[in-house]
Amino acid sequence: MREAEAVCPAGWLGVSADVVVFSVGDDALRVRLQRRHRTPFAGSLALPGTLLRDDESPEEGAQRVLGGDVGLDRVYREQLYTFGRPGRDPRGRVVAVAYFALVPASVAAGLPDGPDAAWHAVDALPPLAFDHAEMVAMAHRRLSAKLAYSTIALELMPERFTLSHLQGVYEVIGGEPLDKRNFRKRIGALECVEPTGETYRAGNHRPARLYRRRTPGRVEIIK
Amino acid sequence: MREAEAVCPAGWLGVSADVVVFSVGDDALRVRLQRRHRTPFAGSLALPGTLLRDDESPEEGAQRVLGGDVGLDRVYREQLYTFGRPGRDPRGRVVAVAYFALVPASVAAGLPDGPDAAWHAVDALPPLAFDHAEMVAMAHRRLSAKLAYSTIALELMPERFTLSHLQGVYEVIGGEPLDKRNFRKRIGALECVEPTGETYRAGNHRPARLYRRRTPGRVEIIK
DNA sequence: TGACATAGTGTTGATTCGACACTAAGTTGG
DNA sequence: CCAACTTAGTGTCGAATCAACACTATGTCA
Repeated sequence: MREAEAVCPAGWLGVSADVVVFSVGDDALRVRLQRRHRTPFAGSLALPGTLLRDDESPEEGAQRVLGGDVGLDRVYREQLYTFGRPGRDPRGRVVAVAYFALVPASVAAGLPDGPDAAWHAVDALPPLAFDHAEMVAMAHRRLSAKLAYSTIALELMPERFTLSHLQGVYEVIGGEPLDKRNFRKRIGALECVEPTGETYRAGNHRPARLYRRRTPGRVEIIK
Repeated sequence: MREAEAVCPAGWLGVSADVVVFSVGDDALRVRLQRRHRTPFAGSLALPGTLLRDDESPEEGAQRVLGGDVGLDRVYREQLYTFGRPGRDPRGRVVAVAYFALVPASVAAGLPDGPDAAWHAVDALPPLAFDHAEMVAMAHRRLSAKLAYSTIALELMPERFTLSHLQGVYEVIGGEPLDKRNFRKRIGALECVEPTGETYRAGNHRPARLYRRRTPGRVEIIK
């Protein structure tokens, strides 16, 4: 346990909360990564994460990580999986409770790319520290699966959005194009969005109607 | 951390693996519970579980718990959720990685009810220690949901079984009766079972054909 | 040999799903 | 001002799936 103590000072458990923070932008599903400065994996990219404090639940730890990364208060978050293979952290024993979070594009824009933290397209990730690549892959699968049976995609949308924009989010996550008419039929049947009456103008073409969520903050399981 | 050290001796992490072990028998979904002898919750029933050893993954811990409860080697097992609310263990800080496992009725019969461990119908559980009732409830929901989109129910079946038996398992977990013809159509379409050619005689009525899994040990995601 | 109990088997109507193409409305540039 | 451009928005039809439903088959047992 000599090495483990380097990450396990008094008052801390060897349990971390790591968060796969997703957003959609530039026609890609993107994940927030931080540059590590300390060993191990110094210089590598890693998920935002923290060791749990004494008297802090994994949920709270995840929320603290999100809060630390500029006001990511109030974003969708759910537990993903717990990774506890001995040796996953070269320093010693750390069990990681992984979460994933969804950030609307409007909020993501407030988190600019910098030397220490930036958005990276999930389809073209560099090697990540620890087993974080596995976490990202699992989060991506889970998110993709949930598109089919929940309204979770709305958590990635700004307050007002067009149906084309929403369809783009589905396509980027699922990785395949969708039929426009079938998509709109499906969303309409869910009764999860409603038109605001406003329109959105962009480019030399017909403006699109803007929609908003009917029950903000509520992810419904459907069918 | 004074109190926590009671459960966190050197060489151990304050992380446990707790397993919701399900089987189906007597027309009920049943869970394996152990009688606690030590404080806290002395005298209460609890899920089988253990603190992780140093250099042991949560998966290995869960498997060790299963192995300790008579030869529950080779049963289906998956990670359920991680419970880490501070205070969930009155002794101190323990983060519990919960699993659920499925035991075929034939194997479950080899684990008799005794003073220290017994099967209990999930529909009529006594109060459980810690947050174990929550774990059982979540495992039940997850199992029930998975019936619809996977072949997981086969993990609860003995090597050979009748379709009526299989239907009973679906009904007991889902909590509602199913139509016999639709059920058999659905199972047939999955191509996950095949007749053995044998029959099963029980009672004064027509014998039933016995089936076996086509790909033992493989849980398929369907549709 | 007749009563009994569970095994086993198809059809039909309703619903859902997937494929598919054109018109609408605003912008822009000549 | 009008023609070209670009994305928005809309409906039908055939296929597949799903849910409801009842009778015959085959063994045991008295």
